Amino acid sequence: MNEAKPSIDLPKAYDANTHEQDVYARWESAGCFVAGAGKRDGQPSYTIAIPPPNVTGVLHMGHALNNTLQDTLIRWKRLQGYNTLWQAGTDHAGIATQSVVAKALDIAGEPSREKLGREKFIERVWDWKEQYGSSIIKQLRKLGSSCDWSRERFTMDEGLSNAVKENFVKLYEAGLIYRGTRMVNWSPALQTALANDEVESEDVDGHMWKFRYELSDGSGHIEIETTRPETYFGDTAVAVHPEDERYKALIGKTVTLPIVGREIPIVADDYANPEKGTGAVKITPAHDPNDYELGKRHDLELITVMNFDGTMNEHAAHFAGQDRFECRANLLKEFEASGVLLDKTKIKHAVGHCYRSHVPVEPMVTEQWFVNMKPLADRALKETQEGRVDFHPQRWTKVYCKWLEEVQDWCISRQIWWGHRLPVWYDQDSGEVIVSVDDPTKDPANAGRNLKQDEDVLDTWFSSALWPFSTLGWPDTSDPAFQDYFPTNVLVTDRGIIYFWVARMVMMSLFNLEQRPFSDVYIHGTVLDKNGKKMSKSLGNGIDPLIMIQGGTQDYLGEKYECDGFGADAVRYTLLDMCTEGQDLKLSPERFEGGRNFVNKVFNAGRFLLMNLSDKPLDKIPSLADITALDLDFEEQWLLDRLQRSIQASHSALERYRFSEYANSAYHFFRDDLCDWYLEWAKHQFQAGGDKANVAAHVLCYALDQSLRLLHPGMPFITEYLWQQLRGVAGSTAWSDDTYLMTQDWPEADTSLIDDQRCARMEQLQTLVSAIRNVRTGQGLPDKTQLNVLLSPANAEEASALETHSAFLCDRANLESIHIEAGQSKPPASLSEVVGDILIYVPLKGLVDLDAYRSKIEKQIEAKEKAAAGKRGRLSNEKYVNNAPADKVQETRDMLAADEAEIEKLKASLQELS
RNA sequence: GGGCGGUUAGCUCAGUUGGCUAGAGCACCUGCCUUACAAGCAGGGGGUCACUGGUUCGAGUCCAGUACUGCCCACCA
Repeated sequence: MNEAKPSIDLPKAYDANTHEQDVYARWESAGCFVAGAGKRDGQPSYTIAIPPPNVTGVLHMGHALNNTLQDTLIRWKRLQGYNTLWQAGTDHAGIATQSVVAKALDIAGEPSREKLGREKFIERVWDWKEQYGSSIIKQLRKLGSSCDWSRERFTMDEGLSNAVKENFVKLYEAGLIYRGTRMVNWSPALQTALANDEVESEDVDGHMWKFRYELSDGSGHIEIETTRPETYFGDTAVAVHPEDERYKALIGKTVTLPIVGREIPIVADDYANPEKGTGAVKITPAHDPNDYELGKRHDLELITVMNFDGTMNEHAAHFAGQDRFECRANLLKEFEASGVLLDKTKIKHAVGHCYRSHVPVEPMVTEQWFVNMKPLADRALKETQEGRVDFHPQRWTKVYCKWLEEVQDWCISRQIWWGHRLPVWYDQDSGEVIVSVDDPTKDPANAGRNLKQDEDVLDTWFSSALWPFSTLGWPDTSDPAFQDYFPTNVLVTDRGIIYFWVARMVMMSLFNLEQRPFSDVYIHGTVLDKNGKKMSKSLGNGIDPLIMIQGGTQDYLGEKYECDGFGADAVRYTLLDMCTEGQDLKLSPERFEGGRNFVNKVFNAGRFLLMNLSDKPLDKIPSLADITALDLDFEEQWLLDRLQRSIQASHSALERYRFSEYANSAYHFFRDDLCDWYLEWAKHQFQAGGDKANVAAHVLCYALDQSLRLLHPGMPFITEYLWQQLRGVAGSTAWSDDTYLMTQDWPEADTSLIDDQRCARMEQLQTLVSAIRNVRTGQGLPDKTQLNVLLSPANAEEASALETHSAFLCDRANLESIHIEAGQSKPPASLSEVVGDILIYVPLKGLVDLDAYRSKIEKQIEAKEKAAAGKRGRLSNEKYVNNAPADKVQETRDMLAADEAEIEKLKASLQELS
């Protein structure tokens, strides 16, 4: 019979890299990733839209975590027969990509972006995207991501670009998009406007300079302080508080600015804070948001003193053409010489920096397009308040809602080239503004009109905001994908983009579709290095997940770390194991060894079974019904019981997004219950042969099959690989019939198999085994030494109950013989142990180490006494006895009695020693 | 300046509605190359739960405060 079985010749150590690529390719060619793969009738859909990585991206640990979680969820649901879709794709990432390509051109010595011109440059970006843009997608595959790649989208695809236009026009027609001249954050490095949240506040060392402005009438001077001297060229007033006695008399007078000699008024405004600085403040309406507002109130002139690249313009006298910081330095020299500069003090202050180029932003007054966010935010708020968009962990709800409540208008126009062009045309003659999805210049009705499209492109987040529905065919809501998979179920992301992205998706979805884009938002922790610092390229503390997966050498915190490659399963499992609710993940490369070891353990358990099944014919992988129909021993019933509990715990953990709990529950069942106890016992059964061996083989096969299913969402490759091998020895052929574990059924717990008494009994047996093993080790005896043991339980009933487990005890504790009888007395030359109310006697010829034994018992007594004392104290406290629930009090009494009985037994055995 | 986390074993973290001797993994110690696995097995040591006070019969858990630490937000005189 075993000739028909494939020979099992697996290596002792699992090498992930020899299998993962192959398994992935098989899944893909069998269509396992395609939307709806493995779906079963009656099951609803389950959709996750991937947070689209930037096309310029490479996989880092943050992605590895983020995608592991999504893949775990989607595989879990797929196993349950849901109609799943994990929507994949990438983001065009306007600014980032434009910068990367511009830099690449520069390095290659090719013509610059400016020289190429818009059209040619954009062609180059597309070329670049085609060539390099898919690298992160390839890397996500290595991780095992089961996205439907046939549906992969890109935010600049035709369909998604249409969605962007549609959205823009709808918002415009609803009066929620407007064009206006406003003060915006300007990045001189990128030469574009930025949204408020694209500005990062950074604490920098700076100075506070005190200037002396002379009154124009020569009657004195006024002192002001500033951190930005170079903006003085744009000063159009000095403001003081109307009630400030020091300056009341000066209101209405003018001062003359040094060098340029321009006269500016001293105005009274509540904005001036008498407590701050000198109480008098220079007003530069064109370069400061507060000053801008004040300028409007006082009808002040707007003098922009800088060019878009951050150099000074013609208003800056002989400093024109200098960079703003160069100008600052030079200007201060002159002011110092001329006595305008009175004082300078060092300060630390927050300065807004561009989140991409990291240069200080410059407030500039320009004409831009904005979204009026208030109405959209109000609607989004309602959705969360009414419980239709839930955050996990819940505390993020507050953070999210607060932002929505305080939302400011969103500047959406960017002065770059790579992105969605605004669907806005201007009639050069009449000045008419045309906002339209269709290009009006293509419309014959407009023939002869001089129409010009707006030069600007939209903020990248404008298209990302549509991701959960633009990828499903919107605005065509009759698209089958949209019908099946919208709204999506969960968004898995990092806290860093709650405002940028999560909030905007909710707003746009509600605006366009009157529906939430997802019901749950899971915010996972951030990946940190082992010192608790966020991993980043500049710090050199990043761990490269690809090196952890495939092997290689990397620098980590100044050290070389060499890795053979642990495989994707190990990396995934490690991340899941560490992903506790809302907690950041402190990672070091060594950490992944644990995951690798567990994967190897799974592999070897499989290997053991395969080796043993090859001569025990199974016509199929048994079902639970097949197993329960067998004549099961206590150990087998216990294993099934434990399995049901693990299934319950794993399922419940995933339902609550407790990934670490899931990983742990599956781990402990597999390692402790299955491998350490049952599998070891099964060896004994195999040796016995006959029915015992047959039952054990069936049970092991069933338990392994169920375990592999349970582990599959977390470690897909090894589980699929082993499961196929298992089929190979159980009536089928590995990798045949396009049958894959990944589209089988998720285990369902049968609670009728759960019995607390049975588990308590097994626990007792395990404790007895440990205690006996402990006697052996305590005496320095080799593990091989077989012992003869007497067990003396409390009564005859217990004795006969234990008697039924004597074979198990003998095997697991390595005993030559066991005699179980109540009321036995200690034989001479023996050691004793106490487990609950059972006395264990181990006769030994020539005690090896009496002192060790004595001190061990003393220690046990001490610990028990301590525990008993606590209970006695509690019970002697009237308030406890009277106030605590009766059953608790009784429980304490029972436990105390047990403690005291055990102490007595321990003391007796101690006495017997002397 | 506001808001939100964190502080439990050497390290990384669990710890349900307050109630058995506070757990796991790694590291450490001891013994084993036992025919699935030394990436393993068996046994073991290790904790004033940051601090102070309060509530309670009882606090790692609830309340108040303190310290340290991290993150987010805030109009840069």
